[in-house]
Amino acid sequence: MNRAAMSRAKAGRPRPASVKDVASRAGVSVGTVSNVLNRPDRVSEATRQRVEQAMAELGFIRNESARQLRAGKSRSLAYVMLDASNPFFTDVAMGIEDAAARASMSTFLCHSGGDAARERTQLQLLEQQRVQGILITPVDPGSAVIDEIRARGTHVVIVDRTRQGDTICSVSVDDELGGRLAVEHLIDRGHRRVAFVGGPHSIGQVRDRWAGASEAWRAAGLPEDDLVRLDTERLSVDEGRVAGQRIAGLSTRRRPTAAFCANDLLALGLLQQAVTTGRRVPDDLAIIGYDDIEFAAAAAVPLTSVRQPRQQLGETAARLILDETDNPDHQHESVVFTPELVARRSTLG
Amino acid sequence: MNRAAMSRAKAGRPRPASVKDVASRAGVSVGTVSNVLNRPDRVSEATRQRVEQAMAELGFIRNESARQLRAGKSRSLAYVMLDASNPFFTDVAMGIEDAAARASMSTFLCHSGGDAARERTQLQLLEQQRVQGILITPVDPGSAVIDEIRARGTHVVIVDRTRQGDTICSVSVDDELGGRLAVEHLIDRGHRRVAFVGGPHSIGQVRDRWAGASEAWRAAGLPEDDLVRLDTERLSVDEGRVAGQRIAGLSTRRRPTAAFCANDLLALGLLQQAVTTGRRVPDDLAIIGYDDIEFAAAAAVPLTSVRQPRQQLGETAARLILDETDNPDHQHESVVFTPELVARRSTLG
DNA sequence: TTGTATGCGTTATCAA
DNA sequence: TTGATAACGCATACAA
Repeated sequence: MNRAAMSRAKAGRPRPASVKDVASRAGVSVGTVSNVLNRPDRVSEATRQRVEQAMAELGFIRNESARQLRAGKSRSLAYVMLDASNPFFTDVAMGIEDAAARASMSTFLCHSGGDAARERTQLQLLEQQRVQGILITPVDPGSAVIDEIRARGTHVVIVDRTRQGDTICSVSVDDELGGRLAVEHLIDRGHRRVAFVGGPHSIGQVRDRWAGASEAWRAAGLPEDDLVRLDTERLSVDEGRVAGQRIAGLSTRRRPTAAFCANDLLALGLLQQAVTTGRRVPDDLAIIGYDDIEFAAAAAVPLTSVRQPRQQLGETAARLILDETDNPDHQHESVVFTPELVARRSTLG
Repeated sequence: MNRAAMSRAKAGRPRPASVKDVASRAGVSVGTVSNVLNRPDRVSEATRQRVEQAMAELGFIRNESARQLRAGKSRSLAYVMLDASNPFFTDVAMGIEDAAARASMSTFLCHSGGDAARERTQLQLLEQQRVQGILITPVDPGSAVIDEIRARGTHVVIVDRTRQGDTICSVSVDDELGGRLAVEHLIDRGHRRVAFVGGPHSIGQVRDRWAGASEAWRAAGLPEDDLVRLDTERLSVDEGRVAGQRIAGLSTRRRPTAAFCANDLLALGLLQQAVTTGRRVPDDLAIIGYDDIEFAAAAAVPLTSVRQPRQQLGETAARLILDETDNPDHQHESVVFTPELVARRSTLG
């Protein structure tokens, strides 16, 4: 029983074939095997075939750790998602993965679940992996951890969030514009008393959408008090239901005729609460969401929503980080996409 | 200008500090630094502190590739998702990640999107990373690639699918039972003409749910023709809408009073199509889905669905693969969970 | 308690 | 065209 077989019997896991094994089987040196892998042109046809045959027979698989150790850097990116259960982020992730794959980079997907401690752990792991770059939708875009990582040499691009200054690449969507579009649409449809449902306002997104909303409201010359801010604890379906109850509890005089929700999850919760308590959407309450996730269009009353170019967001983020790693003259860029209103029955009737 | 600074100026990326750098800064040998990291008890308090200080000052981050190369194996798992846009799979993924993190393993998330070629690429990448184990919801559970990977020494656990024989670990849910539960529920509610919406039937899941459905139908002594099979191209919201149109197009005599959909996406699409064309759910058409994703409960008419223990599925899969890697006496196990009917308004009225 | 030396698998340099 | 060898960063066996 040879050494490999012994270790197999003991550990139950055969030691994978290395270039050395391939070399000895093909009767060549390791350098030649490496050349077959990396510069096949430098190798004669005959030896190349022998080496390739040996690789096939042994089931040779390149050891990425060793390559990476030797190269001093990896060939992989990572995306740290804020919330994997929100289809918005999975779409962004797919955009990133596609673009990375085209550049023959592999992508690690992680998610923080909005938990700063977990985020830190994930980032630490990724740094240990020496990933080329980290794409992240951070719990707190201002966090110092991000700068520390960059100071240690790992490139970072912020996704769907922004940061003051031009010291870091980011891709985001103009949330103020999105908020404006939503509220202008409601005003156009004749609504003069509107609720803004969203929170916590510590989230930049929520703040910006609210800012856009109130700006549109002011610009239309409507009384400030008639744009009612309903704060939520999270951007979830549950909280949307709660908001629905709160709206229902308002006196007829104070009750809004339309609600603009800071994301689609809230809107779906609100929609459900409204419909199941017998209110008609949009006649009794018009609803507009944000993100235009697939389920927005799939709702019983298809949801008007503000669409963000999700896939494109991901692709651009990947492009930016690849430029940052490859291009010595890289300039940091903050790409801001333009959202688009998708009007459906929940506001059109 | 020293070497590190030069490379920094040229590449824009500082070379990360290594154990050697830490050692020289702390005035000790690399062995001691390594001991501080791995067996701190063997090191005197004073030197330990000096080393730790040096690490902090240099921003030392362990190089996982080097550790892995040395150790001969990695400390990471991977889950290859079939469809990242289906909340069911993201929930499974979170279960896996949690369990892995508890065992201080990191998890790579990938997704094949149902594309066999892409799946192969992902698996190749993961093999190159020498991950300890691969959890996968395969495009084709019978595929030989899986066996090849295992033959080369990487452990594999199949998630939410099964395979003949006991040669591989798997976790799944009893889909036949799920199908039975759904149809029994509809029969209990008085339905005597029911549609089964799902496809393609090349998916084991779909087959099993259909099998359970027809078994329940037969067991109730109902005429075979009155359980109508409506095949779909995919398990998507779109296809659910199409199915809705097909149901609406049937003559009153042949039209089912209830539909059992092979997953919630189909059910949501069907629900929407029904509601927007003025049919009442469940009075005109009762609907039951499968998976009980969050959006099932959030639908305008909350959806009755067959719930699968998603998180638990993931946790168990992680447990199995950890056992397979750690325990020399590991026995392959096929864990089958029991689904549960969650009755809501879409069938109760 | 600490230091020295070796090897993991790969790639690149240099010599043959 | 091919072969021998050093180096990447870390962990360990062994020596001091």
